[in-house]
Amino acid sequence: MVAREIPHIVIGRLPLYLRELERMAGENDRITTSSHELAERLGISSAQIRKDLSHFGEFGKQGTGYHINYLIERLTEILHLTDEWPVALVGAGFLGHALASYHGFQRRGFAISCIFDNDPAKVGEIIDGLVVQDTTGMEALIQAEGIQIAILAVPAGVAQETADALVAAGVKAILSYAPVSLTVPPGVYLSYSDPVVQLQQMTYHLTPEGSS
Amino acid sequence: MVAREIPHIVIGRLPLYLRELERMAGENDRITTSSHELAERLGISSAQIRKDLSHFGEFGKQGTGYHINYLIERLTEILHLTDEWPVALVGAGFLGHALASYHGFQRRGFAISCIFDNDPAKVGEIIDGLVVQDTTGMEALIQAEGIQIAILAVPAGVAQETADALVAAGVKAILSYAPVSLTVPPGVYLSYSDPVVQLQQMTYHLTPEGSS
DNA sequence: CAATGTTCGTGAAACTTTGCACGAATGATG
DNA sequence: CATCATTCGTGCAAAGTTTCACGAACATTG
Repeated sequence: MVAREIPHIVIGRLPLYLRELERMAGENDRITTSSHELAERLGISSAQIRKDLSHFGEFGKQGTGYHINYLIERLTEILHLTDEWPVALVGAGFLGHALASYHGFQRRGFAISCIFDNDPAKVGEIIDGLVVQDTTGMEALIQAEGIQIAILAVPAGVAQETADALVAAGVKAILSYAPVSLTVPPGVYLSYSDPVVQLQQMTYHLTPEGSS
Repeated sequence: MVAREIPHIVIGRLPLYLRELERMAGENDRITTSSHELAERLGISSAQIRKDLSHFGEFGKQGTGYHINYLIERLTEILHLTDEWPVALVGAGFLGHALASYHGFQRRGFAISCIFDNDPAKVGEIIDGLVVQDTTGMEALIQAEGIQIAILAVPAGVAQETADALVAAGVKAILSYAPVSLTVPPGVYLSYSDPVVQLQQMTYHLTPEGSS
């Protein structure tokens, strides 16, 4: 079945499937896997995996399961990861440095291709082979390069205006590390990462007690 | 209504409400807000906010809305954020440095109280006033201090074994930046952050085109 | 080559989550 | 102090998501 409008929550799990499959592919002598094994390793139900994948086609074989490399290829296509995406990184503070130096992007479909900061002390600095550029030329450069993805690693106070500038430059997907809710026009995709929010979700379940 | 077993998805939104309320509290002359305003700023529906909050009590007043500071206090209690939580940080690479240097934890209920790494070159280094300790003594120290929360910023290859050690030391909540699925026993809470997974969720909606 | 075991894909059922819409409480206005 | 506007809390309906369970396909075994 190949109907339209796949549930967003399904899309959200595909990268996890892909990640685990790539891990499997790196293990010895692995050719196939099953929805059960994948489910076990991801901590979800096998039916969910089968149903999720069934939105896009029939990738498995009864009695055998899924061919790991074949499924990796299909997921790579579905998620539009066949070519490497250039990514603009905005903010060259500690977090920006960590992201720019992280070598896990390349292998999984992304490459940070430019870094911006508005602090003159940081402009000109070289991080992992890239020169930090001034924010002034950001819009023009992103537009010229046709960059569609940006990572926002700026302080909360300037996050919205920076996001606005990115959108104006043609960016269609933003991953924001700023601890603040942003507004973007329809057609622009937004994802957040705030460690404190994640910790606060967990403390609900914890009981503060016995410290020194 | 104060029934038991609040849906997990509801808990997940409370920190976002809290974050936005604290932002409002910092704005001039703000005393009250409404579910509509909060919803508008967070990009969700006002009914959802009212229903979420109603799981815990009646915090609003018809005609007026919610008293900002009062609601902040209630949410702070609900999420067990009245006292500061000590957090163990494992991994002193680029990301570990960024997290250790991030001053946004303290104000929102957390304090990184120790840093560990197994690399002799990093042990002894001082990051933001804390000495990086060898992983050897990690379990004993975490147990002695009664630390319940850890942030995992180690390579994927050692993430599971590190998580196991943390759990053995009594840690009950782990925020993992390692790009790999982890297994923890029941009663231990786990949250992930993998930028690549988030980017891959967005590229599904994008069309690769026009680059230089 | 029949019997047994494995595993997929999927319709239907069960469950969860969201949104609607309304009564009731409160505040503002003239 | 009556009218009007605002906003909460909530029962119910709608929408979305997960799980169950089964037929069919294939692999394995003796």
